Amino acid sequence: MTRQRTAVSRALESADGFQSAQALHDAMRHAGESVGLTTVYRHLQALADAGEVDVLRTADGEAVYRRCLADDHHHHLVCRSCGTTVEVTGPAVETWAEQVAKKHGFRDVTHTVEVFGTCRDCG
Amino acid sequence: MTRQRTAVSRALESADGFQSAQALHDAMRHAGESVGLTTVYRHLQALADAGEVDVLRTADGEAVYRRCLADDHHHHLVCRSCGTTVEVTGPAVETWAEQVAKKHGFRDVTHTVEVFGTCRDCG
DNA sequence: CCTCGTTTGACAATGATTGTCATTTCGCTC
DNA sequence: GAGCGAAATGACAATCATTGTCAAACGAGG
Ligand SMILES: [Zn+2]
Ligand SMILES: [Zn+2]
Ligand SMILES: [Zn+2]
Ligand SMILES: [Zn+2]
Repeated sequence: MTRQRTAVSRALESADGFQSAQALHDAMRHAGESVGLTTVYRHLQALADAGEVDVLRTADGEAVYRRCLADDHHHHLVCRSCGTTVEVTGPAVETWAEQVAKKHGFRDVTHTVEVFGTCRDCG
Repeated sequence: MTRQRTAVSRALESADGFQSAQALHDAMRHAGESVGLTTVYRHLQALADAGEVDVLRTADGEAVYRRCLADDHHHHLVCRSCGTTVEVTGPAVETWAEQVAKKHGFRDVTHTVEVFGTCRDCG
C-alpha cells in the first residue's frame, strides 16, 4: 500500500462517476498528489482485475473507471456528459441473458448492460 | 455506388459474425478485391451512421462491425473467439432500461446490451 | 474530349494504452 | 542504522486502431 496506490484510490472515491485514467490523473495532480500516468494505469488495471473497480467503455472507445459501492453484480445508468452514475440491478436481465445463451449452446457467458443518458443536472 | 463500396458490403455479407475493420480488409484482399484500409474505415462508418451495420466494441476496445438481418432494434449473442453472432431480442430488457432511466430523470436514453460467450463450434 | 465535384488511398498524425528499464523505495536482516 | 534483494515507480519510447490530409484517379454531364 504505497502513497501512489492510496492516491489512486482516493481519486476514485472522490469521483462521483466513471472517469478516464487521464481525468483521474489530472484530478490527482490538481489535488497536489502527483503520480505518474503509467502508475495510474497500472493501479487501475490491478484494481479492475481484483474486481474492486468497474470498467466500461465510452462510445468512442475510451476506458472509464469507477469504484462502485455495491460489491455484487450490478449495472450502470451513466450520464454521457458528466459521467455521473447510478448503480442498478435487473434480475429480469440476468435470467434473460442466461437463458438466451443456454438456448444457443454458448458457454463461459458474460454480458455487458449499460444504460446511457443525460442526467438531470446536465439536461 | 462504387466498386469499393460494393466490396465492403460483400465482405460484410459473407462474414458470419462481427469482424474488425482490419479483418474485413484482409478478407477483401484475399478475395481479390483490394481496397484501401482508409476507404474500408470510411464506408464502415458511413454504413454505421446510416444504421445499416451494427457496431460494438470487444473487451480490448476494438470496434467490430456486422450487417444484421433484423432491421429493428435488437441485441447480440456474440462468440468471443470467432465473432459468430445470434441476433436476440429482449422486451423485458427494453422496458427495464426505459423505466430505470425514467426513475432517475435521465433523458436521451440509449443502452448497450451484449451477451458474450464461447459458441458450440469454438467450445 | 473537357470539367468539376466526388472518391480513393498512401502516408502522416493522433491519442489511448502498454512496454522498457534505470532509479527509487520498501521490508527485512544484521 | 547500514545493507540488500524484491517490488514499485515514472519518464520515455513503442504499439496500434483510428482519423486527418491531400494529391491523384474517377465519373457523370455537357
Ligand atoms: Zn450529467
Ligand atoms: Zn448483469
Ligand atoms: Zn465461436
Ligand atoms: Zn435494446
